[in-house]
Amino acid sequence: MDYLQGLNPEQRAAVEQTDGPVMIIAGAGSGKTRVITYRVAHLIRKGVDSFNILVLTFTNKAAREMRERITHVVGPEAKNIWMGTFHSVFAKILRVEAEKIGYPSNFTIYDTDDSKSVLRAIIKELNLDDKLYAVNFVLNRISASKNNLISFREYNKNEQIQADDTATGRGQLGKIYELYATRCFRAGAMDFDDLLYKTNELLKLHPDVLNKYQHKFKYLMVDEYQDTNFSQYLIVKKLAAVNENLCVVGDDAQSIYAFRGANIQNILNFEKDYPDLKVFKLEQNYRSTQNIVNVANSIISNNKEQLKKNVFSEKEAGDKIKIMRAFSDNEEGKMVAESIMEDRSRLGKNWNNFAILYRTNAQSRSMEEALRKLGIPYKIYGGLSFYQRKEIKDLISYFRLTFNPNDEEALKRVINYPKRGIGDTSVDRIIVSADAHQVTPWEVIAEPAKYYDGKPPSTLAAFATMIQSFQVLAKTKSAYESALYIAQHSGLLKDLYEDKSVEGLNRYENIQELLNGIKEFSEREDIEEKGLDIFMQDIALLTNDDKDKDKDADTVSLMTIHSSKGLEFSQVNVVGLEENLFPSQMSLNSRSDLEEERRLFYVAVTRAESKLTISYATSRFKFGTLISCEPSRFLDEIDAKYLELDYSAKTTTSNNPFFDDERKAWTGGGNKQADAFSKPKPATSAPIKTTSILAKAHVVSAGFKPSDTSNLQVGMEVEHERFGFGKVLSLEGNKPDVKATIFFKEIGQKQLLLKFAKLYIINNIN
DNA sequence: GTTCTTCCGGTTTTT
DNA sequence: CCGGAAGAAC
Repeated sequence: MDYLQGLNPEQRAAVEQTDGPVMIIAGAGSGKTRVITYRVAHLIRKGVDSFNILVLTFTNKAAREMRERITHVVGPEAKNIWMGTFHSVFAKILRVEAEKIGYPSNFTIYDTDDSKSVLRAIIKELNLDDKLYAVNFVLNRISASKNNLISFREYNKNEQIQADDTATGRGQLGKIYELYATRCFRAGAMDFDDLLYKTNELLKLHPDVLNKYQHKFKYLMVDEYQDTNFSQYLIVKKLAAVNENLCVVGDDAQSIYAFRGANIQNILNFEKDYPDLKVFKLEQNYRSTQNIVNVANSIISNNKEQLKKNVFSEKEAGDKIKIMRAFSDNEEGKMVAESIMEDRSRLGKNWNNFAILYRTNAQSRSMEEALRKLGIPYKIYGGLSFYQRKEIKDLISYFRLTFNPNDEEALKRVINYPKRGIGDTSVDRIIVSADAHQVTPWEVIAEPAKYYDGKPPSTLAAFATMIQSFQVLAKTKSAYESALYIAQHSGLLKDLYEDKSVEGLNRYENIQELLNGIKEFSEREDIEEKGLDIFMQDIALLTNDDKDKDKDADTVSLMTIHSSKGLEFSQVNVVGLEENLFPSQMSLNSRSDLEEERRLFYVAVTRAESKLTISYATSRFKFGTLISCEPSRFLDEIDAKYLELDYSAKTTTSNNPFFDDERKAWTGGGNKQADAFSKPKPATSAPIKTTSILAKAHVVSAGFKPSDTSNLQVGMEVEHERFGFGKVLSLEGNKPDVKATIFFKEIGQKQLLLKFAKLYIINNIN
């Protein structure tokens, strides 16, 4: 039990409390992973059968790393532990039990793109306004319902929900939900939320199944418990109900997935569910300097909702936190890249000691460019996953169709790619026929004589024969042989090969890479079954870094803050600390959303071990237009005694032809950057009433009424009900159809037809 | 049915 | 700025 020696008393107590309900509140950098690792090792050393342990993690990567570390302590025994993400573990169980709830065991997992595509089709069929029923909104709504275990039947029965939907003019949401659910079911497909929802259904409807897994998983551990949703909470609760050997680990201050349905109450209320619960708090941060920990604490103290804890560091005070201001996003990239360059040679560090963290993936571009210019090696994590690329999804769709021909999304994707003369009209007729006969589109294609209304085109039979030949082949051949055959005989490989453009070449290479991956899988010796169906089983659950080989490469890491959770770096740059970016514009409506953003900032800051640099730009490109930016409110919240301001960048000469001057006009005369992050203060006696910069939508000035715009001229300043204040850049077109190009302060350039636009003319420059 | 053009709208964050 | 969708032309 030598491994217990390296733990502090609290950590050790948590490790040794193996039985009964346990909650470990683990502050950032407090050795959480160590504790989980050793706790599992300790269970095994105490004689618990490794087959009886289930560990649920948040990412595949976390599971993999933990298994490695446990292997170091207990040896090959570690192989037998059930360890993985909620989604992958329960997908595995669902494949075994699928028939019990009416699914085939080779059900498809729809990714978000598939889900959206299904919804788009439904919204179109129902002839609904796709603005009111925006796909993202609808999907979120359905997702939230599933995560709270509300079926479409309950959704439609619930008076409160129906009243809410009707009130916002979205009375058809329930209908969409119903069609979506039935259509996925018909296609033998589950979306991400279904993997949890259907697990709940399975455990509820089949007590024998529940009983089986309750006795299998005698010990349960859940990492990142603060990020679980109701659906996940209930699965855990049910599985643990017999033995109650449940240990959850988390940090309420690092809950950053509420947008995905995570319920921070799960951790805050844990005590109510298990009154004899043992709680351990890990408060000593072993990762960061005191300055960094203090800054993190001062940030999080602005949140109301939190468990009490006192995170502290006994390391040296360390450098102060540097704040850098740039006048543009490109300048910000340059400053960050140069400071990394300098620190590296000054401190003799490797590139992989550095990380750049941002709020949105789009911010990576300016960072990349700057790093490239200086020849700094870097690697971007996240972003568009390999498996989301068009060509990869195309080929995988053929695979999906081979094992589950009812997979409608896969069918629609490849039925006419490469071109084989089955166009939209044919596909529409197939779907109409399928609906009319209550069969799936595939059944129509496979037996057109029976179901197709009218004379089926000969191309259909050829397609059906092709897919059937894939099915026959895949039954006997290895994953690689099948995959290669399908890639060739579907015509996909040839189609890509013939495209000699740069992107075409790239796509071809990506296909080769996928095939290589499958080849490696086929040659693995540690698994019995090597069919393509097995390879396919959890491919929808893989993300980019799950297939990364050269993770040890010496490069600077670029990633979103979300994907940085759980990682640590010696030197960290957090970039883009601007209002409407961080905190995100979407978060400004409610206190709880804003608090989540603040926790996100807390996560970002606590990634740093010894040096933390925070930066913001005063202007930035968004959708190709330059917009002006305010420093983030979060900067104001940090106690200034921990900060060091670096405003060495050239002053704020933006590239915008007129914005800087205008800002002064709008704010009633430029206040001279007096304090650290001076925001243009709303003018008190300025000629124009300014809107709150922090408000999401433009707040109209009192007594707003549109002016007669027939004499509108270039250069005039105007106010628009939704777009706010702007300046007329140009006018074109003739009398009733005059179109004005206006630069709006908050949203950038916009073209408006004067006969529709309601504009108030603020000043007439003539 | 295919291909070319234009227009629109979108950015949180991820399993 | 970029990609997808819708519409027009072939």
